[in-house]
Amino acid sequence: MRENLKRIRERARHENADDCSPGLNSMVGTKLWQNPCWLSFRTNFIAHHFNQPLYDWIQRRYRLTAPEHVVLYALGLKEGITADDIAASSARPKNTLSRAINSLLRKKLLLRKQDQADRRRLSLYLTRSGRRIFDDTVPRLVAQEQAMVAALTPSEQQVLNRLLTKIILNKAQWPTTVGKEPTP
Amino acid sequence: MRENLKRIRERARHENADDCSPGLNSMVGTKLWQNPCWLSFRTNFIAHHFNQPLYDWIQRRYRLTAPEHVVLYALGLKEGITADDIAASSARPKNTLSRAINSLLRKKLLLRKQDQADRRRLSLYLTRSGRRIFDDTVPRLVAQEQAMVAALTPSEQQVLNRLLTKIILNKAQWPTTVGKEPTP
DNA sequence: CGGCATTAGTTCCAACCGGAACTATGTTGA
DNA sequence: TCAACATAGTTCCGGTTGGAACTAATGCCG
Repeated sequence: MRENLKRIRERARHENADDCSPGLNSMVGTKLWQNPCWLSFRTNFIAHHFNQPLYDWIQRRYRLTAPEHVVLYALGLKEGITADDIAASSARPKNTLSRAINSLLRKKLLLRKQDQADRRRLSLYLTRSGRRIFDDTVPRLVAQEQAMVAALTPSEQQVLNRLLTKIILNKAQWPTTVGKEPTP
Repeated sequence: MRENLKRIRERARHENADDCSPGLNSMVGTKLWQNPCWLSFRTNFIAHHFNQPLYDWIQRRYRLTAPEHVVLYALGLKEGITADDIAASSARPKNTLSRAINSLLRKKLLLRKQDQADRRRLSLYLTRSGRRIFDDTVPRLVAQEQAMVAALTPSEQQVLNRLLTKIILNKAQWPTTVGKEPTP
């Protein structure tokens, strides 16, 4: 409760040595202000601090692994998609998703139907209980995210959304390999 | 080279079914436009597509694992920090960083010095060859990031930077657990 | 048609990861 | 002064991961 002065100073030495907010380790300040890769640090940091507590909670509450939740969430947004669609829109390789899908099938949270036009494709659908979990989680996730963007006004949030979207829509122009000199 | 019509239509069916840009799988469109968690999708997507090619390249070029590069990069920005500082500012748990640090020590890319004031702390420093790798990688990483934000004007980039920073500086107010009802 | 290239999804397996427990050092407060 | 607690870093070890190779179905083009 009551912290003595020495302790406070000690903490300050590590958390607040540079010019950064209370509760942040000073290295965070360095990565914010002395870092030429400003975007990648910020997106990684925010994404991680969203994902970490989220997947902990999903694991405790529903006994679902992170990739399992990725699949469930994608299907909650749009049914009838395939494993490849999920892979293209998420950060997981397709073998990891294959395992997650098969695990969810065993748990009866998913259904799978072969596409008649292309029998390689297996379209995925949520079962009633799969849908129930999705419906139950979404408000929590939204609340979590809302709490994280609370520092911004609604119009700032709109601007942020628009700028990030613009970057993603330009994905076709992104380089796919690092370190290649641009061909002259 | 020349794609026939059927192929193009087929691809369009999967990549462009919704209202999204060419080269993007339609599920990306869904996650952009039909997704109540707009921020977490966008930050995760951008962070992943930055990290993935980057760590592939680091691995091929320098035989460093991702956590090893995290350590090296942090020290490139600020020497004399400890493993805990890196943990607080990165997405890795401290045992993973401990291993990475010990591996970098064996490779003679790091030095470690015990803090005399608090002998639990081990301050870290780059060796000359560690510094050389950092100096060599930074321009590539910056170029990679620049290519990804190229869709934005310089002033849009400034705004984006400012808004993301504002979110991170508010970290003290973020919830640390999901699913807790706010106490009334 | 029929072979070569491509694509959706699965399997294999060595390496890696990270939660939990542990060691060593430092701090607090009675 | 010292028992209890806190903190920096390491170790242990079982489960997960993801690159690479594989199978099956399709598309391409002579």
